Amino acid sequence: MNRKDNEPSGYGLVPPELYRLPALQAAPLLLGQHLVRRTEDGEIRCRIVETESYGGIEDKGSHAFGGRRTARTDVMFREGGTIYVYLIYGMYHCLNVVTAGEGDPHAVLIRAVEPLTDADAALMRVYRGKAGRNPSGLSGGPGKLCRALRIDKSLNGLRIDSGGSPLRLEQVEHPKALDIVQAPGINIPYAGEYAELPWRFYLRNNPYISVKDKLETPFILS
DNA sequence: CGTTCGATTTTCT
DNA sequence: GAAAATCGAACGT
Repeated sequence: MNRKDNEPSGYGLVPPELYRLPALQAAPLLLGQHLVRRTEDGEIRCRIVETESYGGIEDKGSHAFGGRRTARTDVMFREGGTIYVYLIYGMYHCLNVVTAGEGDPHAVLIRAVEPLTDADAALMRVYRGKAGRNPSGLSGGPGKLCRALRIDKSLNGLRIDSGGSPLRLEQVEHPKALDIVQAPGINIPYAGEYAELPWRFYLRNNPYISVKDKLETPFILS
């Protein structure tokens, strides 16, 4: 809840061009944007503070590596702006935003978010239960944030760039004003040489980041 | 503080 | 049948 650091530049949907970019370019641009989740209990607004890029058929860490198109990965091949949700380790969901063009599978994994207001945090704690006491326990991790926002496969394939969607993105902050760190990805050792590439991005010193890099390399948006 | 390990089920080989 | 873009409890130091 560091609103003073970055005054809103005006509410509105994210510029559609962003969803057409390769995931590696889109991932840092999604930082600071607002993820808005609507359920029967109300609307939760939170700020994206960590993302990770999975881009193209040459990325060994990607589910769509080598062009693998299956029932699960099919949504990755759709047009940018599509929501990709999958189940991992039998019990957690992960949320991705598909980017790039149709037939070119790119996705940005949303790894951490922070609630905007105390009211947002309160409802997230209800969804999250006991473990969501401290910031990183509430929504600092892809599985955690999906629980805190009640995100499951029912959202898979929906669009994140429409105002009427139960899950949407809004452009609020100017990404250039953010202090962004670039770091290697997490838990993808099978990706070989790709595992060490800095395809993860997060906001420096943000309390919702659970895994920090030793060398917090600054990433400057051009 | 740190590391290790079990949970649980979809997906693909 | 094995692995998986994870988490949290249970240990050990």
